[in-house]
Amino acid sequence: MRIAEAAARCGLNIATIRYYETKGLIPNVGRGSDGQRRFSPENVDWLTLLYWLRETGMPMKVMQRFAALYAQGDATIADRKQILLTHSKLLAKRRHDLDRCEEILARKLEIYEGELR
Amino acid sequence: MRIAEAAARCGLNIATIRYYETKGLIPNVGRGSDGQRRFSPENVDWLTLLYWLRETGMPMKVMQRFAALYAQGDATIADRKQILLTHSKLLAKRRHDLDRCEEILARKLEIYEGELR
DNA sequence: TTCTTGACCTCAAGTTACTTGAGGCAGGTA
DNA sequence: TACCTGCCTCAAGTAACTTGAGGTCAAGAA
Repeated sequence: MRIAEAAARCGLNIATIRYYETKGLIPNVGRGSDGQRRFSPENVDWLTLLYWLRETGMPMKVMQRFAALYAQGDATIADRKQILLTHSKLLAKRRHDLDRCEEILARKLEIYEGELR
Repeated sequence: MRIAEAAARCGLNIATIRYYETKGLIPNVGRGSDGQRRFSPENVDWLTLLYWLRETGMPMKVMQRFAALYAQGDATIADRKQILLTHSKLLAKRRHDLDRCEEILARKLEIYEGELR
């Protein structure tokens, strides 16, 4: 499929996909005889994973390392697993931050209620 | 107190605090006779709130609006409340994203397990 | 067949939200 | 007196995109 469809499926926008490709984040993107990018279903799965990693705060350098490992094939699975486990810990931290912030907002809103009445 | 202590208390770093002040995000920061900033406990509470809002993804433009309202005093409490309620919805969305990403990571990790054995 | 439209391309510049570095003053200590 | 620390401003650098200019190419309308 072409870039518009890939973008619609993975959640990233077209410009971001092109940008990610220049940064080496998307291994094995093909080109048609017209010079335009062609994305396989595997490419789209990969992009979808990147979308969620980015959305939850993985830095680009880590994604770059992750992509480089992915490009090297099955021998790197243990390393990739480690990266995802580390990211999992980040998710836990973010969840904790959300909790803390929600607490603070609730307290603040309560105070506002008091001042409004 | 001076900027180093304020930074230690609110979680923002010194350069960020100065930057926020130039952007109008911190109303009523005093200066000593030496020209250095002096932060009141109220300033620090405000900075701490900004810290958590930023940490959970509030864009600077919104913080700017929020700060401008805060600077105008009690008449703007209803508007500020609205901003925090909106942010609360963003928190819920982020939590949902974390859930989704965790699901995806779990699935991916399971596949890796399969390939490793 | 020529014209237009739409989707794609590259490359350069702009944007957001900081971060880092250069150069300088002011007050306290050795 | 010389230095160190903590603060100051202003300019430039960075990350991760986003937008805009200018161009190609294939397919359908006139």
